[in-house]
Amino acid sequence: MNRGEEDYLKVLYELQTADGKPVSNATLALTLDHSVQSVNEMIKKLAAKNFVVYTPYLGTRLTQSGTTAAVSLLRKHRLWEYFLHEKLHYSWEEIHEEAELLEHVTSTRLEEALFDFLGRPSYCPHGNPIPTLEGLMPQLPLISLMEAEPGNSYRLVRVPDEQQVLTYLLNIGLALGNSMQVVRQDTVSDIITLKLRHEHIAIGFKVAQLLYVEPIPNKVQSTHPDE
Amino acid sequence: MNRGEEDYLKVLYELQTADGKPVSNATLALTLDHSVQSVNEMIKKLAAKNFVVYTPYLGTRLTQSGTTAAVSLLRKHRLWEYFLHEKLHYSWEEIHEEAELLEHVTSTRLEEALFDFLGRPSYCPHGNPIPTLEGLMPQLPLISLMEAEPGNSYRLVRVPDEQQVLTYLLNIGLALGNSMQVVRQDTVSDIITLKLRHEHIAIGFKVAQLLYVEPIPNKVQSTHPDE
DNA sequence: GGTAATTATCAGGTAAGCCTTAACATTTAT
DNA sequence: ATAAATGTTAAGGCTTACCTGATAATTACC
Repeated sequence: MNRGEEDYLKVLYELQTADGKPVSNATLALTLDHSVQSVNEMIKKLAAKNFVVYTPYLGTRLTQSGTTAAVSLLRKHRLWEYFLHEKLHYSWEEIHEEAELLEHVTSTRLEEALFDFLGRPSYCPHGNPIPTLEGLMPQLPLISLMEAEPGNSYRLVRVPDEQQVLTYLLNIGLALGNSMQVVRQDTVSDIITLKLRHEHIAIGFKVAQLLYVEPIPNKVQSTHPDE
Repeated sequence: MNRGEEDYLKVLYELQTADGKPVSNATLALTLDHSVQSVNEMIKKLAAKNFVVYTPYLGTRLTQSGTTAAVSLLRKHRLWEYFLHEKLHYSWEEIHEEAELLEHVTSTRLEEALFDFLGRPSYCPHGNPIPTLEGLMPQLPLISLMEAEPGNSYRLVRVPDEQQVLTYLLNIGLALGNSMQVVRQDTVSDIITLKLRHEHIAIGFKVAQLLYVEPIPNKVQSTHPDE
């Protein structure tokens, strides 16, 4: 498998777990920024190799083997992110791009050795779970910030691995591991107000949906940089 | 620059520093296991990009910019080898192949961070010097095992980064850092006899040429596994 | 149930990086 | 000085992964 094919599998995995439905060539083309024709060709190649099942006018879904490959990539990606952040002191927003390259040249041997070296971590620096070697993806019952109740306190434990959002969070001073209190949720302006380090900050619903938190005892307000 | 071009530069660098002369397309083709025609095309591409100067019937030599690129790759390669060996406990013979892949996806940023993380090492696990960030290649006045004098003792400090040789050394029980005494050099059978851990072992001239040693006080016979 | 919108596919094209075959140029060695 | 050896290059082909434009199949909706 090469870079191109691997990218298809990764995108398929993300889109598929996002809404469970088969992915259309059009969606794939849009996500990968390729023409539909290219997608069509590549999907057929992947289908021939048994990584996906493609049904015209319905969409593509990963087979068992395709899912395994995608999860393996995700695992390698997150292990490298962990390495870059924890060992090389890369910042949060820098790690994604490097990991994107490294994951494609990582053998199973290397993956395992890295995993051990890093102390068998369960979560990448963004708080996303690292799949097990067997390909199982641990799922924590996390609460989206959208579901958090005003008055209660939470710790930010998971953010999406997207450059744009990460930079935004950095700018407003919100970091993984930070504790905050939800002040109010305003459904008119679509804004959630948080109290972070004794200051009020506002977060739009669009971003809030992507942030996951865990509840913490009500009085704790301090910040745990977690680094 | 991509994988293919980078491999050309690396091979050019190795061949060129081996004997200082411009490299013929035929030699390159042999080394890279490509056709001469492919080499011809690629060399022209590299010349157009100013990485090499190519003179028909004379050969190719790296320009300043080509040399810089090649040395940078060598540096990345050796840093990864160091990482794999020291941190992930890969064995001697395993590291080359993985490093070969990793070096091509290593940014300057990553290279520097890795260098610091590893404690700014000067030598890769095979004993080969790691070039500086500025592209300088430290040169130690090492003695080839061929030049070692019978009766004297030496420590093995440098071996070539070649799978075949490494496996051979492993088989005969000779490891980097080992101390040994040169017993005799037989120019009829082209064999050097060493005393290693109280046992005599024989090494052909062909391999002996590739091994570098440093002299140690005469009575020391113990082995320093160095790992 | 027919038409519009969506989705898929056919035909043909490009660039990179490899290939073979065969002709041609230059160097070298006798 | 010339033949043999060596090196170069032109011509044409292949595969991969991308592209555009045009056409066909399917689905959605009024």
